Amino acid sequence: MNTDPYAILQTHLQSRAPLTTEECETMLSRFRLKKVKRKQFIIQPEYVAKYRNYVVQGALRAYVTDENGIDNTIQFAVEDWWITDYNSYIYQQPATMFVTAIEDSLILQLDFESEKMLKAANHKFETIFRIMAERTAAFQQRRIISALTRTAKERYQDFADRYPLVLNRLPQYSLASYLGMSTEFLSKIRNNKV
Amino acid sequence: MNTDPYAILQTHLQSRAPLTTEECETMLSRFRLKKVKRKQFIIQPEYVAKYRNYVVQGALRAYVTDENGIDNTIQFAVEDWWITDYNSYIYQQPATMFVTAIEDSLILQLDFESEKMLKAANHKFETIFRIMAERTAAFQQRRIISALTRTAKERYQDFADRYPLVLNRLPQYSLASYLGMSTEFLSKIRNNKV
DNA sequence: AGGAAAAATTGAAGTAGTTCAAGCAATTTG
DNA sequence: CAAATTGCTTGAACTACTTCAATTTTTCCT
Repeated sequence: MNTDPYAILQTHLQSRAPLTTEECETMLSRFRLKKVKRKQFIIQPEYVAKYRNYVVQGALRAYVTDENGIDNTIQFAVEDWWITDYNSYIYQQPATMFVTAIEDSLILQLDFESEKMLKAANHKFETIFRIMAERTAAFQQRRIISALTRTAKERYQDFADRYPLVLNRLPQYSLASYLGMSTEFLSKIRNNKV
Repeated sequence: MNTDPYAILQTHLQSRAPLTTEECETMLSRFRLKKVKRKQFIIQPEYVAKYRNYVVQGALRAYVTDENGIDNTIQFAVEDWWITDYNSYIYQQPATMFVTAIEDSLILQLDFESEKMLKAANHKFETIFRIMAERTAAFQQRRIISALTRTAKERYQDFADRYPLVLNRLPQYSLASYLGMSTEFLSKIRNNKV
């Protein structure tokens, strides 16, 4: 099993559209490797999200802070997932989110200008980003349905069933806010106190 | 002002990527015009969503039904918007949603196989669908943030501010479920009984 | 390893929003 | 136009979940 970060990303990209060796080279050369320490921020409100981030190793979370200073987790990302402030990145406008590392992590960053260039240069690259966007949209639609139709307990159970291994890597308070409930209530669900 | 449905769609597509006359022709020829009567369904659970639908005239809504038989509105679409069961369409799997007309409507339908062919045939077409998917994802992320961080009253106010003209075209019960509250509670918000 | 900080747990009190039920208004359809 | 259906309103009772506060457990850091 290969542990070279670029080789891992290459496999990921190849699964979306088959690339020649040269194409792979072109694409991968635009990504830069970055180590992120636990609690370090890679995106902060008011700054434009310059990068789309592929997680090679580790775990990160994106959250917004409401007027009461409460964190609300919008997204998690572990190995083989992507994370950014999507609205900020796509439209290159100031972010509203924080993105921070839950664990020491290793990520591959693609900057917006390079992405733009890649999309324009090669139909296959465009296809890769199109597929990524479609899957993001489909995923989020499922999440919206879950938020609208399920109880707190059901939302937790669904998450636990779908991502059993991710579960124990996430601080409870961050999972609670991701699932739209308080950390106390999630604790009670987990310990059958409801 | 041109009222030819295909001309309207053409303007919409051109705003995403400039197309030659011939390219327009190729793309538009794949859409078929369909009239939908109020209350008529264009997508139903268990059947695969065969089409992506562009609204030329009218209004439609997508909803799921939970185990108690309650409607939960997932999406609205009026003029110049798109609607489908996104998960069903993208993955060509059985739908979980109903999509139905709120008003007598006129839509342009693109079937999945044609879309696939168009994406493969021309880089520009791929770009158009990539942009659509990106915007869908960005829109849905904003909606998730709103659901997690705002009160029922704030969610209603945000919607009313952003879509003042759409507001009076939607049945209240459907807007209530879109915003994640009961129709009674939305009624009270509107009449300042909270 | 040990002290400090962060996170999780628990119960009690509170509340944002739901459910129910009944009446009223508006719209649709024959 | 009348009758029926559908949608909206209102208040009262309820509940799923939050907030608060105190304690315990776990993790972090040198």
